[in-house]
Amino acid sequence: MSLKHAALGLLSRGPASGYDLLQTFHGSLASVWPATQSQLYGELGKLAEAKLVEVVSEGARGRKEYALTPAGLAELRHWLTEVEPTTVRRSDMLLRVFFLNVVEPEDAQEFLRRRSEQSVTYHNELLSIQERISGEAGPLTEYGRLTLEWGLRYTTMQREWADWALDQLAAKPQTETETETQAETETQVATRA
Amino acid sequence: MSLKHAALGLLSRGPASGYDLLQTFHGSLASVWPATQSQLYGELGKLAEAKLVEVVSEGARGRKEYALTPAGLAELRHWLTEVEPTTVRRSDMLLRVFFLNVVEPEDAQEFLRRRSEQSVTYHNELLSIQERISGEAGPLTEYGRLTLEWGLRYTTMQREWADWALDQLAAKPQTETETETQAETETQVATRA
DNA sequence: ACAGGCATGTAAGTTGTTACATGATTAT
DNA sequence: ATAATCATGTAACAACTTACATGCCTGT
Repeated sequence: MSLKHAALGLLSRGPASGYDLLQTFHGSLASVWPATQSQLYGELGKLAEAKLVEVVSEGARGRKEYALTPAGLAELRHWLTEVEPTTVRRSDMLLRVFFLNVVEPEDAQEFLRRRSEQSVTYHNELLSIQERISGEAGPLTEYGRLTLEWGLRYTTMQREWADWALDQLAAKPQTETETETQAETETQVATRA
Repeated sequence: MSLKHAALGLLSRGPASGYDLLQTFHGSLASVWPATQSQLYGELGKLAEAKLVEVVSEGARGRKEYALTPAGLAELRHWLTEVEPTTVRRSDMLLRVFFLNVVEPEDAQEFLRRRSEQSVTYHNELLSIQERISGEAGPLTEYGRLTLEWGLRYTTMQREWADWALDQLAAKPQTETETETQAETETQVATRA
């Protein structure tokens, strides 16, 4: 249900068209709540029908400018303060870690090394974004800075974790690849169930 | 596409029924890649049709035991080593932070305080899980421990971030709520675009 | 007898992705 | 002219959620 609230949130900053909002979804919201064009136009239609937003003007090329209605603002505030954020987060990265015993130890190490490198890369990208917006003031970017800091801390954490995990693997190097012998694997599962 | 690989991964530990796998999805995989019963049975059907798994025995109450085929193991290894994990992660928590200027500063603070508390709670849950499995040996849980450590570091990071963010808000306490005056908000957006 | 756990399946609805399709306006 | 950008819409499909539906087996 959050694309809805992302759209309401962006419109709380002032009227905008679907096309305008899309730039933001591909820009500053890209790593928080990305959306496709197809999805957004559909959602704006539903929001208009529900009277949470309304078309305030129609411009060239069929451009429709939407604005938040009082009901929309109320819904946004309700969501912000009274609806608990989701806690569970799917991660296909961690899912892979779960099954890393299926591949050769060298491949597992390679996997973790790439996670470490990738975290550094992404961290640096965030740093350059931070540098770019450091000059811009304004209370609207105020809270945006908090999400950026979250990203910086997240990528740092992940790099440290990946490096730590590599150490762990190095500490016990003689664990041979599992599932080489299916029979043995089965009994191990039995004891865990 | 990852429910597929989660199922293949679990079956790499030995044959199991849909019901068996479901316990794991609700248990140790619950915070990494949860799945519902409905979804899982459907997926197992598809995997069987694609010859990545096969029914190896049928037991009481219509129980069907599935096992990984060689093709299934190959697909699992391919996914583990050659397919890049997804980097973007939707977070309705961070999405809320983005729009926190819409509510009163006290509500924003309350929001962050709850994130801090929740991180502590979840961290402690992970600690008790860690304590519970600390006795159990076996290379199968080896990599599972890495995901647990990730969770511990993640919850620590989030608590520290939330506390830091609260400090930031305290540092500049006189920022009044935005969107009180729509007109003003609009001009601010214009300068950002 | 009956409660609780075992075991599977289907249907309806929402959300999200990719691709197709169309056309207007602006700047070079 | 024509390329880039502006601007919206639709169709098909995949992934996920909630609810409905059924029935068997085991222990008390």
